[in-house]
Amino acid sequence: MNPDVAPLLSLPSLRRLPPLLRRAWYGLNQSFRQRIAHLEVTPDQYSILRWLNEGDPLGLTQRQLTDLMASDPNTITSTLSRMEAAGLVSRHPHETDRRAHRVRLEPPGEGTFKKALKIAETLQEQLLSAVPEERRGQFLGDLALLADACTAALEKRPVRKRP
Amino acid sequence: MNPDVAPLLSLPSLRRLPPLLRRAWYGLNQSFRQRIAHLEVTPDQYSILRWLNEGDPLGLTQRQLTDLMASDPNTITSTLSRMEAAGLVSRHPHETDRRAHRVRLEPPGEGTFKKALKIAETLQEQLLSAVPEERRGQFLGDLALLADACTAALEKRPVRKRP
DNA sequence: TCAAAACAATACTTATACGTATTAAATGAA
DNA sequence: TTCATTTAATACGTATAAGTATTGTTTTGA
Repeated sequence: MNPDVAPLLSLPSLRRLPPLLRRAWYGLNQSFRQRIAHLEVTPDQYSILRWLNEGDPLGLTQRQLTDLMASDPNTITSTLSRMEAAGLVSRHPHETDRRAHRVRLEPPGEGTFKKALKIAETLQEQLLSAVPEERRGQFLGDLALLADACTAALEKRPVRKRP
Repeated sequence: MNPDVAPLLSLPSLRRLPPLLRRAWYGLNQSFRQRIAHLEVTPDQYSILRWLNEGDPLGLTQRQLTDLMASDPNTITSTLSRMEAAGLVSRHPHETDRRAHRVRLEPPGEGTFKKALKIAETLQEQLLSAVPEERRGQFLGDLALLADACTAALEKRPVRKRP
């Protein structure tokens, strides 16, 4: 830690939820980005690969990916466009819903995913070891409770009236 | 939760650190954004206002803000430019280091901060109540341990010794 | 049955994240 | 002192976050 900011961090802010969550998430994300940079994917793209790998072999719709990623349809659309251009995934018409697309993992995406997965598992283990082993399960459980509360605090998608 | 994704969430991914942290942070950030939108500031801008309010009355340098925010010098520069244009903060030459700028809170920034602070406190209390009260302190402590580990996992920028 | 409402995806816009490179100033070692 | 190395801030480029608006499609409800 930079000694110039250490004195400021001894304030009660050390116990405040938002700075802690921010620091944990940004640190995790950035560490992972540095470790997978040579695979030419970003952390967000890896997350998409992971959900696709675990989900329906027929492929997930962009709406499902949006919800799984706790993200936004716009972001998913543009990220998928880059991933499609890179040959990691492909988009196909949905069998029953002509509004929707099915996104499928392509072989290069699967290869990249498998390499990144090992890196992700190693990093997660390393980071989680900071929490004493006997409290790790409880900690993840409480984090899940918090994540649910954070999701619930979001306003629902706004509704438009058509003229 | 979208019923289309609920089955996918019953996989072990529910216990995985990165999706949990992502969901918690994005949900918190987005909930806060919705609640302070009428104040015309973003969550990141509020964080800067908070650090400035708690820090040296002479003002913090952009480097200090960068470290406190666990962010990046480029991001801080452009965010501060917008905040300066909006009259929330001002930049002044540093007394001893002519490379550095001191960023100071301006009265409009202080006014906005005070209004947003109440909203932030209410939201934080609401979200934290999802964790049983007897475990809340332990949870925040473990989250701090994790945040430290995430910071430590970053490739380090060499740190200058104390002046 | 049919018009209103809801939904999936996307375009456009602004803000943030972060890598690389640059400039000016401060620092440290010879 | 000299000069290579760091450092603070910034410019520039790409990726992601999220709001608004639009188009086409599906579902709902009177």
